[in-house]
Order: sequence, then C-alpha cells, then structure tokens
Amino acid sequence: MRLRVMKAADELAYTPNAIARSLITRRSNLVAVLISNLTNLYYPEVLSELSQQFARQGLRVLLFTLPHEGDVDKMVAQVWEYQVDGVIAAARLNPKQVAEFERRHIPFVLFNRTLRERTVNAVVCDQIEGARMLVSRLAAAGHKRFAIISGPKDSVVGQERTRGTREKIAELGLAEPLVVQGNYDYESGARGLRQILQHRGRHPDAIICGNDVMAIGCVDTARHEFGIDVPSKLSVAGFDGVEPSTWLSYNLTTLRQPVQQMAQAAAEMVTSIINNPSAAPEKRVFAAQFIEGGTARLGKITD
Amino acid sequence: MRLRVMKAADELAYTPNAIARSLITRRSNLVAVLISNLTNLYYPEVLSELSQQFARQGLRVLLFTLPHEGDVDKMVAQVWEYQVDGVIAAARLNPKQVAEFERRHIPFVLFNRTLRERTVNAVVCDQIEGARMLVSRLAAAGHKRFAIISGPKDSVVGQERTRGTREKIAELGLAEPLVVQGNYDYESGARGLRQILQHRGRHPDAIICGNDVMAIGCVDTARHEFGIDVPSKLSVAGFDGVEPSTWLSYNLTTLRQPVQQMAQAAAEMVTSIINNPSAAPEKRVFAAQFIEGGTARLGKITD
DNA sequence: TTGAAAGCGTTACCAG
DNA sequence: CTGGTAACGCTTTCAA
Repeated sequence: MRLRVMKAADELAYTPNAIARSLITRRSNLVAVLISNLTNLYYPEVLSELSQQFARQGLRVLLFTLPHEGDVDKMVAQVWEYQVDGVIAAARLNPKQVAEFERRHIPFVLFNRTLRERTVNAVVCDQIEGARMLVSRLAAAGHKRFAIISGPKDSVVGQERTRGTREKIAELGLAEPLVVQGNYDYESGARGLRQILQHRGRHPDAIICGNDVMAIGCVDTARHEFGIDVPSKLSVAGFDGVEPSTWLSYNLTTLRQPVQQMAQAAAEMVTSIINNPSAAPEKRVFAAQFIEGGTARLGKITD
Repeated sequence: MRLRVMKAADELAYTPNAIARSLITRRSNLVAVLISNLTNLYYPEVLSELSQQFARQGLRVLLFTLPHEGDVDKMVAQVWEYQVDGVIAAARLNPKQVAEFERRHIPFVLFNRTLRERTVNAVVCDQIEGARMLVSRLAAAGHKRFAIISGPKDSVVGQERTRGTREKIAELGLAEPLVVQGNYDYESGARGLRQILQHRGRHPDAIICGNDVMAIGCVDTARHEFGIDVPSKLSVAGFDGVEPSTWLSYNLTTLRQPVQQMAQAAAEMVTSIINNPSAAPEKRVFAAQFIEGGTARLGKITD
C-alpha cells in the first residue's frame, strides 16, 4: 500500500508544498538577509557563508538588497509579510525598524553593526581595537604624521574605525590626523589621496583607509598617478581583508575580519534564538586579525 | 468603519501573511536564483542586479548557493517545494534537472549557459564571438604565439572562450596554442603562467585567460615573480570586465560582459514567461564589449 | 455595500 | 496504528 502511494506520488511528480506546510507549522524555514549593496566585495563573502551555514540547518535565504535611495520601511514591511523565521541585517536600519522586529518577536541579528543605547543580538568585529592596534604598529615603526580616508558618514563601522584611529593617535601624542571622507569605493580612495596631497603642510607618512577597496585606490593612485613609492615613501593600510587585498600588486597591510567565523556565529545565533526565543540579547565580538602585508613600513626604524 | 478597522490593524501590528496569500493565489512572488559560488566576483554583480530588477516587479529572491561538492538534486527538490514563480540558474545543472523544471511548468531561465541539443530560455553573452574578436585584435597587433589559461572543464562558458580562441588562431594560420587549465581563481592564473613558462620552446607573446581573475593572477605573477613586463614583453587578456580589472595596477585588456543588461533581460524574461507561459523558448544573446585596457600590446607593430 | 462560506495543501489532533 | 476532521490566513465567490 505504502509502496503504491509512493509510486503514484513519484509519477505525478508530487512535491510537498513548503508554503502550505509553513502555514500550519508557523515555520517558514526562511531567513531574511538584508544587505545594503552587494557590490561591496565584503558582502558577497558574508552572504555566501551565511547561505551555506543556513542550508546546513534546512533554512533558506530570502535576499533583500536595499535600494540605494529607496524606501527601507517598505522593504522591512515585506520582510514581515513573508513570515521569515529570522533576520540577519547587514544594512543600515534605524532603531525604530529594529524595535519593530523585536515587537513582532522575529529573531533578529545585526551583522557588523550595533545600536547605541540598546543591546540587540549582534555579531561584530572590534573595529576600535583593530584601529588602535594598527596605529600602534605604525607608530612603533616610526610613523608620525597620519591621515585618514574615512568611510561614509552613515557607516557605523567606518565611524568606529576612524574613532579608534584618532583616539590612539591622540594617546600617543602625535599630531592630529587630516581626515578626508570617502564612500568605500576605489575612486574615493583615489580622490582621498589627491585631497590629502593638495593639503598644505608636510605630507603624511601613513594613510589609514576606512576599507580595503579605498586603500587599494589610494595605493594605486599614489604609485601610478603621483609616482610615490608605497611603502617606502608612504604607508597605506586598510580594513577588511577582502580577497584582492592579498593580490601581489597590493599585498595590503590590513585588518582582516574573520568573515567566516562571523557568518557562522550569526547563523548559529539566529537558529538558537528560534529555538529559545526568550534568551537575553547577546553581542558576539570578534577580533580583527592584523595582516602585515607590504603597503606599510613596519620594521623598526634603526637610526 | 473602514477607518476603525485600519486603526485596529495598525495597533495590532497586523501584516498580511504572504504565505497564506500564496496558498490561495498560487503565486509565491518568489524567484529562485541558483548560483554556484558567490566568491566569483562576477556573480555578486549579477545577483545584485537581479535582486534590484525583481524587487521592482514585486518579486523576492530566494537564494540557493550550490555546495561545491554537494547534492544538486536535493537542492533542486527544495526549489520545487517552495513553489517559486520562476527560476534563474547561473549554475551548472544537468539536462535532466532542467527538464524537470519544464515538466513542472516552472518558468526557467538559464544565465550565461545553454543546453546542447535543446532550446531553453537563456540569457547569454556570445563568448565565441568575443574570443574571436580578441584574437583578431591581438593578431593584428603582431602577436603570433598564443597560450591559453582555460577555465575549469565543467564550465561551458570557459569551454566556449577556449574554443573561440583556438578556432580563430587556427583560421589565422598561427601556431596552435598551448593550453593549461585553471579554475577561475587568482592562484590558478599564477600557476597557469608558471606552467606555460616552464614549457620548453619559445614563450608565448600573448596569454588569453578564461576570466579576469586568472588574468590578474597571471599579470601579477609575470610582473612580480618573473619580472616580465606586461604588456611590452607579454600580453595578457581576460574575460568578464569585473571591477578590479579596471584598477590602475591592472587596467586589464578584457571582454566585458554587459552584466546589467543581461540581468535585466533575465528578470524580464522570467516575468514575461510568468505572464505568458505558453511562449516558445527564447535565447537572448548579448555581445561582449572589447575593453582595450593596458595589459596587451594592441598598437600596430611598425617595423 | 457588506457578510458569509469555500478552498488552497499541509499538519495536528482526536476518535475509533 | 489508522482515518477523518479541523485549522493555518488568505482570496474569491456568491448571496443578502
């Protein structure tokens, strides 16, 4: 009997309907992943990891890419409609939007961001500590005049990187760094360097960029547009540790974020909240890994 | 009355349940996107475009990243369960798997792949024509000895690029190229070059790589490991036109695929099939755009 | 214009 | 252990 049913099912190409199942079980097995822009080089790695991790637990990723200048509220509303079992947000959401997820008891984990004045589930990398480490290393190697090409204003990660950098520079009693703003892309790294160089006064001996892509733009522009040798005449460092930073032409000095670990942690967190919704919010902080690379002069100065 | 209902709905944080709606309307507004590995630099751009395009039409992307060595059949079964309204596959599926989608009347579009001996809906870029164009330009500039760092065996796109290259070389009566195999990543571009150089006989004057990332690996290795000047001593070209190919250190000679147009076409195709399921399969072929770049000597030889 | 009922494909539950 | 029935939240249809 059972056999005959199975055979018929096969012939009719029967497949259980996950949607109908979700309706009654109240579990969609869907996890929304909110990402601002996938072209960031860093996020594809995150997304790929998340997708693999979730697949392992029988969860599927429902992707939401935020329109650059679109209505985030509308998109968030869409997330609710799909009754997702959880949300991972690697995008800029305002506190009200986050609060709304909590009100609806949707397991919610922030990726690489936190909220001020409130503890929410989050997986982050310690940007401030990383930035301080970077400055220490550079200062120890004799750098004295720093400049910063910062991330965009609305990036919390970028702000923290800038803040950590400035704090440590101040602590070490070095001159306040020149800060110019970028927006995380290659061109803005190039533009940042031009702005720094046209600034009157002595040029900096180290430039710290808000991410790797800007650092790469900065290195390229220094070398090819201005003929400045990196690192002997100028040190440049970035953040992230994206793949191109390891390429021979750059071999970038950078602070690598442990993407894989972080994605795994985020996925774990979502599933653990699904299974235990009353648990207290948790923030998991990972340390960035210093990659010595070759765009910064790091050996001790001897004379 | 209407007003009171709306108000109550708001207070209760009522949100329509898309899942329940799907059950009765038999439209999930979900589109499955199948991608083999997101770390390819090329696919994030595709995915990003697709997601934007679909969002505009009220469709959401359900992401399926194929495990490198996993069970594709199982993953395909999952796609069915979710009753997706359409599928875009930028991954290697066998003909049987494709046929199964058709049997279930699920709108199905292949991205950057086609099937032999069968016409299915597909959006592709003419790799063969592109490769031929590339060889023509290089030959016209005086290159005589070609080598190829090919894509992995199971990549149809890679095969076509290699085939177009070989065909044109043969037509021009030039020596048959040395072909070494890569797997699309940076390291395999480096390895490919080493293999080519240790091959006895005269070194090639042009290397055509199966994609940009390998070309970048090849250029870097030539310059930094072997001290070979590119392009004056060796020309290197790639395919794709990914963002890093435009960076100053590379300024790669490549064939850019019109990702945005292709993604838009794919999205359009899915929606048009949804609205008119009986339409005949269509293949939309885009031309690659030749990017002159600076890693290949393209000026006419004068002596 | 408003209200009630049927049905989508599944799981859960409760008799038999 | 088996079989039938209710229920999930929505849209559609039909009647009042």
